Amino acid sequence: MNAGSRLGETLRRGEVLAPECPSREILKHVTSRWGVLTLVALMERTHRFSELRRRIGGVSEKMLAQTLQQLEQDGFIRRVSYPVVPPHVEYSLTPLGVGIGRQVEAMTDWIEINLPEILKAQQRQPSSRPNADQTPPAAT
Amino acid sequence: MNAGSRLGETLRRGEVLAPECPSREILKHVTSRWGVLTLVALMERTHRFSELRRRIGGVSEKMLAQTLQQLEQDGFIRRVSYPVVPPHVEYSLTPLGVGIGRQVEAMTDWIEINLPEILKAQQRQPSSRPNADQTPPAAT
DNA sequence: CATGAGGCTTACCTTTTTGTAAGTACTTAC
DNA sequence: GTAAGTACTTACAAAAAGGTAAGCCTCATG
Repeated sequence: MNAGSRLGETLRRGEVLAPECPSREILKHVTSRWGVLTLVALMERTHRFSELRRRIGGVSEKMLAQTLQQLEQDGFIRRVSYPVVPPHVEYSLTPLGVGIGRQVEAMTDWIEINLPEILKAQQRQPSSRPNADQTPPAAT
Repeated sequence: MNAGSRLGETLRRGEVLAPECPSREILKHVTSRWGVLTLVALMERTHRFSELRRRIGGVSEKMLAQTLQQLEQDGFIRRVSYPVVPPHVEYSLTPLGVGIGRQVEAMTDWIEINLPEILKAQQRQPSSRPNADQTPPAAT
């Protein structure tokens, strides 16, 4: 019953390309530096705050907290806090979160798999191009 | 022969989560504010510079040029310049570019399709949470 | 002859993002 | 008694991203 990730014929494509599309905001959260990695980490399993902090290399407490709050606000993440003496808070993906989680993970997986080829392609590029034309003249 | 987007058993997952993983850099280009939209636009068809500028709502010349250069450098975009009198430059995706293009498009499509549900979820969230515990006490 | 199109680059400035360090509160371990 | 773990928040500062406006080159148009 929930919408899958395939295009239905009902989707008018490319609304994201319009400057006022609300998708832009969501996209910003999801594709933010730590948003991507947080979703990937939570695809593995539920984590508590400090576990996530250790799992996601390089993230600061501040940014992790902020990222989690955004994704929770968007309904992607569920936060469960146990009021015990050393605080205990668990973060996990909601069904909606598993949805983009899959997309984001597919993307990062693709990049990891194709890294060698990308690196090769990078080396083929001259890296600077003040004015390099690839092809001979043609009519206007 | 080229690696698809599915996980092979050879992938050690989660290297992106390591701070020094080179994938991080690629990810940054791909998921940048204008990188995503540029890839989506180029999935439709080849565009020239000013067409892209008009297609991608809100992008400035400076940022579009910069984004295109990064993606070209990564081997995702092919730039063909015809040295005719009013300059004519065409941008299109390389086979590698079609690869992440697919992933990125799947992601934006998912967001567009599920936007209504996301918006509903957002409204359910209290939006501020100084200290909201979801569950009763439990033992340490 | 001034203007505009097309594809950029550069300088300069504003906004946003990210990081660092420290603080809070409470309890167990040393 | 003091340090450490847990989950954050806040203030301040540095870095990065983004925007604006102008310039460059050359031909066709009015």
